[in-house]
Amino acid sequence: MSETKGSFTAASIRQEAQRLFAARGYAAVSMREIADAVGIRAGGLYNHFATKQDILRDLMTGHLGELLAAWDVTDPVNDTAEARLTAFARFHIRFHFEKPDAVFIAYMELRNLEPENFAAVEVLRRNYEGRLRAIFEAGAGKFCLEDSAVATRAMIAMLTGVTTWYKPGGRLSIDEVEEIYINMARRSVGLPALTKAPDEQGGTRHV
Amino acid sequence: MSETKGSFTAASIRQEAQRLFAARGYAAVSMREIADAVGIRAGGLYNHFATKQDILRDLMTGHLGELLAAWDVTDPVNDTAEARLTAFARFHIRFHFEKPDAVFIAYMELRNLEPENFAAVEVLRRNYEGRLRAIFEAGAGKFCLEDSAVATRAMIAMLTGVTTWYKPGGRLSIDEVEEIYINMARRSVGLPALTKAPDEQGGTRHV
DNA sequence: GTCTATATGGAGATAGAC
DNA sequence: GTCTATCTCCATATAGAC
Repeated sequence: MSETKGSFTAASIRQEAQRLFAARGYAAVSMREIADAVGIRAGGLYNHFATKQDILRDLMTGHLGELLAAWDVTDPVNDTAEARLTAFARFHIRFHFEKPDAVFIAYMELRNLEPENFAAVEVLRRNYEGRLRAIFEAGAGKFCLEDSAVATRAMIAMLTGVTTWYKPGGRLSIDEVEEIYINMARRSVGLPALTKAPDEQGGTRHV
Repeated sequence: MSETKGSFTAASIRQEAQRLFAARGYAAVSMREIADAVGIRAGGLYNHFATKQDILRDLMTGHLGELLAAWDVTDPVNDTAEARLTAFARFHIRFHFEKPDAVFIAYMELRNLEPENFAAVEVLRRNYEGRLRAIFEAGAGKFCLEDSAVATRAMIAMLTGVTTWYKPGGRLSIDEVEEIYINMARRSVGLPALTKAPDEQGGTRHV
């Protein structure tokens, strides 16, 4: 059966495949490795996913669907465009901190998707981009930018990049890194950095 | 012989491997495919590279070495930090437009490097990051940023991202995209967008 | 330096017992 | 739903003729 969605084993396959794909890449991970991690034999995987490709597609569409849904319930739609932009940047960074494996796969494994699956994933990815672009367009005149489509891609690339280097336990806390990225994102479209409450330390400074 | 550096065949292997690795990924490309693209049999590859891994290492260290060397002859070291930052952003974008395959491999195939090769590549990558960080630190007080190491990574991620979507022949020319990215990079660290000569069109505007 | 031929291993996927 | 066993194919890499 392809994708028996409810079962515990299917969830375990998703989890272990996600971990392995993120660590070493889809093409480099074998079905036997996934099965070993789950604790079954390779043949057993095929009770849940018809092909290895189906696992990848399931992970990517599932992740991007969750990302979109999570933003749509976070977006302060009745607030100012400036506030919505800040909320978007904060949401994007936090989501990426919380689900680094899913995020990594979503942008590293696009080329391993078969054409039909790639098209489906692209729709979701473009929808997410569209959410940010809509904020830029809703705030026309409030931002300083040359092109909303390019600014969208540039900003998402910048924010997503945090996953490639940040590891907990380093010099900076997650909250500190988040603040820095939000301020860079805001400044990149002409907004001032966020100001902090007077009793806090470590606000924006000139170096 | 591992890596007969001067031969025409070795150069052709590098070129075809780079194209194939960029398009479909190191793990998904076979030595037979590379050989076919070069016009020899698979066994003949081993006269030039001892292993498939050696081809990848050669491509990545070669690219990063070129990137560093090219920047070091471009850097206007005696100019202001602001001018050097703008020069860096422009250089980075142009280099990435000109060598998209090499760039793509350099940041997508890190996890397919064996530990020793990964370490060597990381040294080069960190050196390049260090060039930008040094500009931020040389211009202390002129930029508005919270942390030079984080700003370096965020800015490079933003600039590099252009390779993931830009295709010639679209709505915007390379020069237009370059200008937009440079302005976003400048604003992200507190600098004003570049002003254009009065007779030119399409300068920074508010949308 | 390239060829043909091959060694050796592992890949994705399937069949059928339980 | 998982198992064992296996099919078929292709991977990296090597040996030795030319």
